[in-house]
Amino acid sequence: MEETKDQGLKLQIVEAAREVLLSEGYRNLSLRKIARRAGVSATSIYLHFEGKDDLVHALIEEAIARLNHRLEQAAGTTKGSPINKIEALARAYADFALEHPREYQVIYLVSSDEMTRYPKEKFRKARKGYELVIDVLKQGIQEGVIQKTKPGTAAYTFWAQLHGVMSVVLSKRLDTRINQNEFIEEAISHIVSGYRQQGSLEMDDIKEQRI
Amino acid sequence: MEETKDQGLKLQIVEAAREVLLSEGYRNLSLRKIARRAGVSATSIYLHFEGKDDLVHALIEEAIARLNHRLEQAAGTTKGSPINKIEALARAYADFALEHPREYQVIYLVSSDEMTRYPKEKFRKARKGYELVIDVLKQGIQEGVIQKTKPGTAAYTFWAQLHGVMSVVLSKRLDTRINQNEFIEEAISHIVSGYRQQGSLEMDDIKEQRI
DNA sequence: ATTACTACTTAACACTGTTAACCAAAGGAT
DNA sequence: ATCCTTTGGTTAACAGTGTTAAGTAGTAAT
Repeated sequence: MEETKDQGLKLQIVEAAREVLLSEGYRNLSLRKIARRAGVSATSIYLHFEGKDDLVHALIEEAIARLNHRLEQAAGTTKGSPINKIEALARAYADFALEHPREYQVIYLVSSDEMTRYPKEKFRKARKGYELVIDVLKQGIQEGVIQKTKPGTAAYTFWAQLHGVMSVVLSKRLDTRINQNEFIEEAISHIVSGYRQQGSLEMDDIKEQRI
Repeated sequence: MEETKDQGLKLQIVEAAREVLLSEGYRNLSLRKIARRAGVSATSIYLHFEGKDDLVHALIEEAIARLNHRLEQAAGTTKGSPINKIEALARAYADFALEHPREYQVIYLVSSDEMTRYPKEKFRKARKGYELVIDVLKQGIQEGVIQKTKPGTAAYTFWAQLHGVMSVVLSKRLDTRINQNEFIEEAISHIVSGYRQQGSLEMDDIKEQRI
């Protein structure tokens, strides 16, 4: 019953929790199930977490970290115009959501379910992806290819729009007549296009990389 | 215990359900609580609904209807350029979400919680707002002020982006340094700007109507 | 008058998050 | 060597959940 006893049960528990989440979905994520998988009693969870919400917050934190890692990777490998970079970030985001839907959805769980507010200190730690976009935006503004707006606010709207798009994709609310990948690509194109400085056309971004 | 016995309990139950939802939030929406408020036994709900999910679907349907009503209203009263109309729709959407956050959030519940799939026939009935945008987009394309894209897909991305924006606002994930209304206004501006035909500037839309 | 149906109820099941009470092992102090 | 306290876990129990099965009044039909 001991697979990962690093610094105690805590990690083992959140690992078990993630396993249950991925295999059974958030709806069937129960403390007893997690405990069983971790080879421990259900109430033991309360020795390491304040309650279920707290444990879920740990899951969220983890998921955000993974997403951010993915984004940093994309930002690092992409060279060229800020427009290109921002598109790469958007695609990385979309890909993560598509490949790990349940992990992605747990990130935005805090809102729809009225969970205990996600502690803002954890929030701060998780702002890496946000800052990535800010940097790219600043550079783009400097180069004159991106509209002159507050990068802080604009970065937020950027992620928010993307989230909305992936949210309707994952909830399968898309009209069956609409192709999913085409939809995502067009959404990304629109979002990026919304930040582009009017009149500064570049001919390498209306194309489709993904079919 | 009989306040609205129109065609039986069904309406009375969903009404009670909406009351509980609005006053206590989705998380505390339980069948027994609903039943108590409706002055009826908990199991009676199963005479009119397949289960809790089905009842929630009715709530969703209702919420969508209200939102659509609001959108139709906005579309009707706004005259002028398609750009103006599309902005008006966006604002109406945002206002609804701000004024009725719990009702709004229930609409997008289907995804985050892994609920029984929202039946697609109900879905079709609820597409009024979607079609409103399609019409405006078509007209805008014709007038040459909106990018030439498939209106069907574009309409979806439009709503998706808006949803994302309101989703992060309602989940209070916004950075405290960022003003909420300013954020919404800028997001709308970006979204609309993403559909605008490059080079066709109109000088009445970067302004702030809301402070 | 008896049957059948309708609209509802009560009882019960298996499960949930959470709290209280308990317990065994491990040191430390005397 | 014995007592005390702490640490890290346990089992038992509570109130509440969605859901199913069985039962029961009231009404309509024959």
